[in-house]
This record gives sequence, structure tokens and C-alpha cells, in this order.
Amino acid sequence: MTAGFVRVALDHPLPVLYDYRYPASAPAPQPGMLVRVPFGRRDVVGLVCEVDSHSDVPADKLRDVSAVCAACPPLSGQWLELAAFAADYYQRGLGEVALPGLPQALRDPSRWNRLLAPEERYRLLPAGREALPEALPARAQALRRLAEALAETGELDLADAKALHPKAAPTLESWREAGWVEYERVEFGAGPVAAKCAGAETVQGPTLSDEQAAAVDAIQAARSFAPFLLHGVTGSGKTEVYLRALAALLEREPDAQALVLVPEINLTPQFEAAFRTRFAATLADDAIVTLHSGLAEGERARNWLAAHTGRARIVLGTRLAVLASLPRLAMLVVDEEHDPAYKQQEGLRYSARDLAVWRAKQLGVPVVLGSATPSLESWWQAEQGRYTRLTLSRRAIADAVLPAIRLIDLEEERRRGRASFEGLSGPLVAAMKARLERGEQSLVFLNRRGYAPVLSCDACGWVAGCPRCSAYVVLHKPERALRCHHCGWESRIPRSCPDCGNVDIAPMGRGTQRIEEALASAVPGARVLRIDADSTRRKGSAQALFSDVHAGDVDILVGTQMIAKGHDFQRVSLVGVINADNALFSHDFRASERLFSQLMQVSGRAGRAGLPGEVLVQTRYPRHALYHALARHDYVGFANTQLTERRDAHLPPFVYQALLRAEGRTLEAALEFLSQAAHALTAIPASERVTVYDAVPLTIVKVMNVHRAQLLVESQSRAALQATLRAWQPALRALRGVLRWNVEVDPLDI
DNA sequence: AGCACGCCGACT
DNA sequence: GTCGGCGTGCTC
Repeated sequence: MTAGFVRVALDHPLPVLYDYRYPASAPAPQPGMLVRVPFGRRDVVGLVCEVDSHSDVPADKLRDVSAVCAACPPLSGQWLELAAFAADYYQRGLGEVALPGLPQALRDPSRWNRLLAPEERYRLLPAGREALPEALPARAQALRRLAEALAETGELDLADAKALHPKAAPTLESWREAGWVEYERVEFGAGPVAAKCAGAETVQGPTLSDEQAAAVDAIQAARSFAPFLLHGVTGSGKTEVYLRALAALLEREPDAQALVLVPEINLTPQFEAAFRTRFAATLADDAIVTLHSGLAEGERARNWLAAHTGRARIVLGTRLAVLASLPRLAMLVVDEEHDPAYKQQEGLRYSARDLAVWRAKQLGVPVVLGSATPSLESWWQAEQGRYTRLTLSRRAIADAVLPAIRLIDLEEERRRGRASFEGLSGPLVAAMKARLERGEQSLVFLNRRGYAPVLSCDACGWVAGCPRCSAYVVLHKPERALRCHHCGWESRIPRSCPDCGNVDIAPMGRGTQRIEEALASAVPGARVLRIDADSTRRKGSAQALFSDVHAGDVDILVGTQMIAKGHDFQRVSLVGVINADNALFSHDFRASERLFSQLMQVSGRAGRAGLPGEVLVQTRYPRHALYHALARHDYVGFANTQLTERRDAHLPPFVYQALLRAEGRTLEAALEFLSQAAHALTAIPASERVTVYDAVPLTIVKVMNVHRAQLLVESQSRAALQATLRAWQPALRALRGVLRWNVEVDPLDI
């Protein structure tokens, strides 16, 4: 009686696999299968990475696998490779990548049976069709419903049957013995891929522009790894290009799968609707699934499994979907590829866009990165010819042109003594009134939520701060609260200054709530709606608010970047930008890139359906180069200037960076840890080609009473940086201390 | 990460 | 006298 051994990845910070024994009598687990194993004093789910006939672990330490999830088809070698790559690149253990990459429900063995249940069906036989209606007593209603359901399509799923009649199982069994029905059992995932929907009309879609047609041709001609940068101005019909390229793929390869990523959950419903409409005739309903964190665990698991078994042909999701198992993946699309939301900001800090490109390369398939303002990383790849650039320079709808962008010089407004109201300049108010009269919509963009970012005392200079963070608290007027945007701490608004008792404490600066309030009096009669993280806190409420805008129940929409992304507002002809200037002089070298793309994106909401669009940007620096480029819709000029600056300053994408972050009870402890870490680095040979900077406190040093500091390392060689980080890891673990730390590769915020 | 074990301050 | 603080160490 020999036993075999498996090496299992567990969601656990040590980068090692754990060996377990499995009894020879049981069916052998295979790599890629999930198992339940005892670990310490609890049971956890792990992923089998290797199966072996021997183990180097002493026999007294080895324990047995307690259950194998055999009903779930194993994850493919290619998926394991993806997880291994991500673990290595982002400096984590394999288990820390692989297991959080699976839906939570699959990591709960008690749900395996239900999720992976075989399909059990009864099919009506001719004898049954004849005998059944008469054989049932007239008053046996539940039995009759069962028979009717069976007669309707000729077959009945056991689960559905049980819902119709509590004793369906024994009843159907007795019917089978009578020769009326036959029983069929299909193991999970083994069923045939659903056929197309019958009778659905083929949707053709609009006529393509020459540029769109050329882009589609290029993508569908690709038969190997081919990264495309689809640079299309807002409203140029990038989505249509994705749809056509996908349609061509699905027609050519009858069981191919595609992955489409969007930056945020709010954008999935409109994409899903567009995909369902377009593919109604080609794909079954369940061949299009979404994957994002807004789904209930059960649904997420079912959708994930649909992708894993190949039944889902198009998977539409947010960044976490990039880790979906897609055995026949043949094309990837990353919409708005520049969006920072693709970078995970906790745990495994991966870039979904970069992993999408890696997957495309691994599989030798095309990947389309779409954006009106590509990230400088991707733009640089295209400049070097590594990515194929596809350009859509005009709006797709006939008569729709790019909006006119006008800068409103706030200094000049003030000098000339022109009226402004609560941060809304005269020209902006006048323009909104004109839209209201014409029955068109206006959109006001301000990237700051709350009422006012600061509450301060005129007399003594006191400023309301968070007791747990080194940050000011934001005044939220509707909730009548001061709220910390870093830790969520809340308190009532004080009536007077807690330091000096002065009652003249005043909100400084403006957030979306304050603008919302100001708009009500500045534009009388306008129906104003605010959309930001506060007004959309409840699940699904963002969707409801957006549909109010689409339905025309709103005249002025005010909000944060949430309203800037992707939405196709038909009646918006004016976009106002309230206060964007602070990003111009930020210490963050990516601030201008982000500002430019945000402003381009929000500007793109104006005039999409053929109404002449206008964008008014209020600024105190109307001569700033960024605004000049913006007013000319000149992404290319902006990008090339930025790239030159980045090259001169030795910044990404010309160098590769990583951060070591430390969190401790005191700042000194965090800094001390980092300096020891920096010292340990010098012992690593590969670090010769790596620059190590001084440890510095984070801008917001304290969050939730934890002090944070970081150390930047960078190199012109990605390989040298990777080799250094890999060798650094054990040294960091050896540095003890009561403190948490993590490494972030390719950080966005420094 | 959990979850133990282990040794020092304020309480039923 | 214990309950419980979090420092230290281990998990196949």
C-alpha cells in the first residue's frame, strides 16, 4: 500500500509549497486541482501544484489530504504558469496569487457539492408522453405541474423538478421504472457547450469608418501574439472595434474565448448590454458572463466556473477577471488601458493590464489596449514599435465632432470684477443656463467629494484633523459629519473651535456637495444630481443614478471622476471643470498624466450624439502647457513632451521601480527597518545596477495610528531589478521587528 | 496570515 | 489568585 504525495500552494505568506500524503486507494489528485488539507490547527483549501511519488519532508510531519475537489476540472498548466509568473514578478508566494485569484466560494469545501453538482435530467419517452396525462389523478396538482414541465421541452432538470414538487426525485424515479422517462447524468463541466440562441436576429451594428475598419482588419488578421494600442479619441467607436474583432474571432474559431476588461464595475452593465445585443444571434445567453467584485459569491463562482469549463465565450470583467481560468482564451481586450484602477492597491499589487499582455504573449494571441489617452508606458511601447498603433482620430457618429475646449482665466475674471458664485464663474453659470433653456444637460466635474476639504478656525488657525491619521477631515454636510477619507473616522461638526472657543469656524475649499448646493441657487430651476462615492454607497445605486441621467430626469450632473469614465450621455453638451489646478504642481510625477487623461475623458462626455459640445475649464493658469494641449485635443503632443521629460529625469517608463513599504507603531521603527533593509540590499550582487533611495515617510505618514514609510529602488534593467528583489526577499524576512512590510513592483503612486 | 505558546499588569 | 496584553514561532 504505497501512498503518493502532492505539493500544495496555500494562501500563506511563505513562498513554499507544502507536501501532503494521499492514500493510494483514492483517485490520484492532479496538478491544478483543489484540495482540502489540515494546516496547523485548521483546515484550508490549497491548490495542487505537483504530484510526486516521494517527499523530502520527514514522515512524522506529513499529514493527509482530507478531501480532493475532483468534480472541478483541474486548472490548466498555463493557468498555473500565469500564477507562477505573477507570484515571481510581484514578489509573492504562489499560493498568495493562486488562491485569492479563485472565487471565494470555491475556497469553501462545503460549497463544492452544490457548485459542482452534476446535471441530472429526465427526458420524456414516447410511452410517457402518451400515458402520463391520464395516469395522474386529476387533483394531484404538483404532479401535474411536473408532467407539464416535462412535456413542454421534453426534458426536465432534477433541480428544477425539485423546485416544482418536493417529492420530485422519487416520483421521477417511479416514472422511469414505468418506462415513461429516461434518466441522464452529466458530470460537472462535461456537458456540451450551449448552442446559439434560435431565432434571434443578427445585429449588424453601425457602418464602420475607414479607420475603424482598418483597425478591425489588423486585429482579426493576427494569428500570434500581437499587442495593439487602439488610440481612439472619445466617442470614436472603440467599443465597436472590439465588438467586430470579437465577432470575427468567434465566427472563425467556434469555441474560442475572449476576455474583455473594463476599469470599473459601473461600466460593466453598459458593456454587457452592448455585448448581449450584438451577440444575441451567435451566442447562447450563458456564453457571456461578467466577473467583478460586485457579484454575489455564488454568482461569481458560477461565472468563474463557466469560464473555466469553456462554456462562457466572452468574459467581461474588472481587473480581478484577468486571473480567470480561460482554457481556450484567444483574444484579450483592455478598455481604457491607462486607467489606474487596473493596478491593484492591496495584497498582490498586480497590474491587470500588464498581466493581460503577458497572457496574450503566453498564448500567442492578440491583445487590444484601448484608450483616448494611453498610459505613457503603452505609448512608449508603441513608439518603439513593440505595440502596433491603431488610430481612430474622428468621432464615429455623423456630425459629432470633438467638443470645443475653452479655458476660463479665474485671475482675469477676478481682475475684471466679474461675478462668480461659490467657485462657479460667470461664463460657466451662463453656459449652464443656456443648456437648461435648450433642454440639454450639463456635467460639472470636480475631483473632490464631500462639502469642503477643510474646516478651520479664523481666529486661532485650528484645522479639523483626524485623531488616527495625519490628515484633515472632510466636512460632509448632508450627513452633518466630519469624515476622514483615509480611515473612515467620523464625528459631529463642532459648533465652535475646540481650541479657542471661537464660533466663526468656516469650511474652506469646495467639494462636490458644496458645488451641488451652489448650483441649486446659481441655476434656478435646474434639477441637479450628484454622483460620487458618497451618493452611490449602496449597491446598485450608481446604476440607478446613471439611468436617471440617461432618462433625461437631470439637468446638471455634478460629480467626481466617477462621471468622467466611459458613459455615453446622449444629451450632455456642456462640461464644466471646477478646480483642477492643484495637480499641476504636484510632487507626484504622474499627476499631470493623470490630470490630462481625466480632463480628456470628462471632456469626451460632451457632444457625443451630435449636439455641439463645449468644455469650460476654470483655471488660474490658462497658459500652462497641459491646458494648451488639452484645448487642442493634442494627446500626441502632450505624450511626447511628457516622454521627453521622463527620459531626461530618468523616470518610468525609462526606468523600472519598486517600493518597499513599512508600517510600524512609530515612524522611527518604520524608518529603521527600511534603513536596515537598504543595508541588506548592498550585499546582493545584482543590486549594482539598482539605485536605492533614502527611506522617507509617506505623504500621509499616519493612517489608523500606523506610521508608514517607504524606500524606492529603481533600475534601468527590469531583469536586474527583479533579480535584486528576489534575493532581497529572504533578507527582509530575516529582519525581525514588530512591523508589517510589503514590496510593490511598478508602483503608480510614489 | 492565523493561531498557538509564553511571560508580566489590573481585576471578577 | 486569574484574565489578557501582544512578542515569538510554527504551520507539510
